[in-house]
Amino acid sequence: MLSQRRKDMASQTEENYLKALYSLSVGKIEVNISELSAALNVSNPTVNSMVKNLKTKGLVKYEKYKPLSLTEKGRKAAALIVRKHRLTEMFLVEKMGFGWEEVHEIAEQLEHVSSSKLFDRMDELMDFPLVDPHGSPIPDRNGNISESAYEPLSKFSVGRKVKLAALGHSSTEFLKFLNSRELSLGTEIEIKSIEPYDGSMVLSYQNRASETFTQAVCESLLVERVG
Amino acid sequence: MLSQRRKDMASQTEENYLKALYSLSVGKIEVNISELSAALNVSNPTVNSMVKNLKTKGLVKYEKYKPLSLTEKGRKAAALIVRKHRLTEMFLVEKMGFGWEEVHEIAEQLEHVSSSKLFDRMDELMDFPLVDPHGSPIPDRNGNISESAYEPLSKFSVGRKVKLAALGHSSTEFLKFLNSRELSLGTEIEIKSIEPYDGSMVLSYQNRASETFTQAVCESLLVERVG
DNA sequence: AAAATTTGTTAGAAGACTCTAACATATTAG
DNA sequence: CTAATATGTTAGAGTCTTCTAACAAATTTT
Repeated sequence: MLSQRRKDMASQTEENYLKALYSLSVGKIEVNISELSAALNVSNPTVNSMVKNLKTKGLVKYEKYKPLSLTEKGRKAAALIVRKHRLTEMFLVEKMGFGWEEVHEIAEQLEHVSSSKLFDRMDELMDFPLVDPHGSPIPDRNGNISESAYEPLSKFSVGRKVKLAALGHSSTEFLKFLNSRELSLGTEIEIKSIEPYDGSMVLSYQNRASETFTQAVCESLLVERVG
Repeated sequence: MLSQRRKDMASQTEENYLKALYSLSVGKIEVNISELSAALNVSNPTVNSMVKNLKTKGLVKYEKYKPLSLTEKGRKAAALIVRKHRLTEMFLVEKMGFGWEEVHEIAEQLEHVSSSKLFDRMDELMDFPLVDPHGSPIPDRNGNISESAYEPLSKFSVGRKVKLAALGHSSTEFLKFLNSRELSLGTEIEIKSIEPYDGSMVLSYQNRASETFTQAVCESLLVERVG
């Protein structure tokens, strides 16, 4: 028997649009068609027609030539997909021994599994983690999320001691780069100096007395103050 | 970024056709178009065109108006999907606390995840199980499977002591029925009597001194001799 | 063997998701 | 403010998977 989705459910494709829209909406309300096509690697007309479709399903707000945004229903649907994604990532790392740089691709596929029981069970087995392996918060069963108040390392000054709490993005390349510098979540860091010319920072942490990171990298290292 | 399958890989739909064909091929070589449409709950013309497609991909052998069969390539591809399915079922039961009647639906979706690393990791964490929660053998990484030599309980005579080793099929209803009779894999069973009229059997096992099962049920209980 | 039934095939169409080409509107630069 | 650029829309088409209706071949029944 070919297992087919219940027709009141979003297709995998629709779920991917919602999720992308949700990510792009962080920190702002409205999103361009073009931003969405870039994020999904799909043409503008394709997004245009999908957006019309999602509008008829009450998942997005949209008027011709205007930017779009998620409705409350769409926001919740997206948050629940993100929940599945992040619980999966955490489960793969915590319970199955994967590295934080390996889990995104797998979670991209697993997040579309419909059984919420599977994900609630992961949640339970991990004792209800608050964040995923990259420090991003995990939405609860109702799609509510606690926005983290972490700040980019680049905002701090010399002498400041901080703890790495989350990442601004988690591309495989970035994660491998952090692995190569032995930098992981929870690591305490001290800012030794800042190069005024390009904003790069010299940091000290654990076994590493003096590691230099570009400003771009430091903007993606989200930290909290220590001491 | 919309995650798309590599184009040399079978689509989820194609995978479902291969898997169905594989299941229907157990104990015989050739399969009818109609059997396949019934198994997949899809019309004959749909199967017909998909079979042509799978033929061009070298996965099935087929001539107009003749029955079909898997090529070696198709057989292996199918076995690897079955591997993913059965490892997932076992993992859900062994490592995540699901009941054997809950795991089929979830595994139907998970089996299409492309990462073989995920499934090899499950395999490792379970210490390489040979069978799934319903006693069906798990194909190895090369798609090879050890055909089980278990026989249906219905073939044995009064007085015989056997051990429940596997199930002929594992529909949710059947599994719930077995749960209600406290019958699980590994249980030792003695045949107390057989009703000549309808072939139903009275069995004794564990706490149950005398439970009656229809012939149909006994044909789906695969056992090995004990003592 | 002819008739009835079952099984398989072809043709044509529809829905979901995608594209390119061409056109329309909005925004930015001069 | 007009021109240039960026962004958004429409039209038309293609692939994948599915369907129904109509027909063809094979099998079974009588």
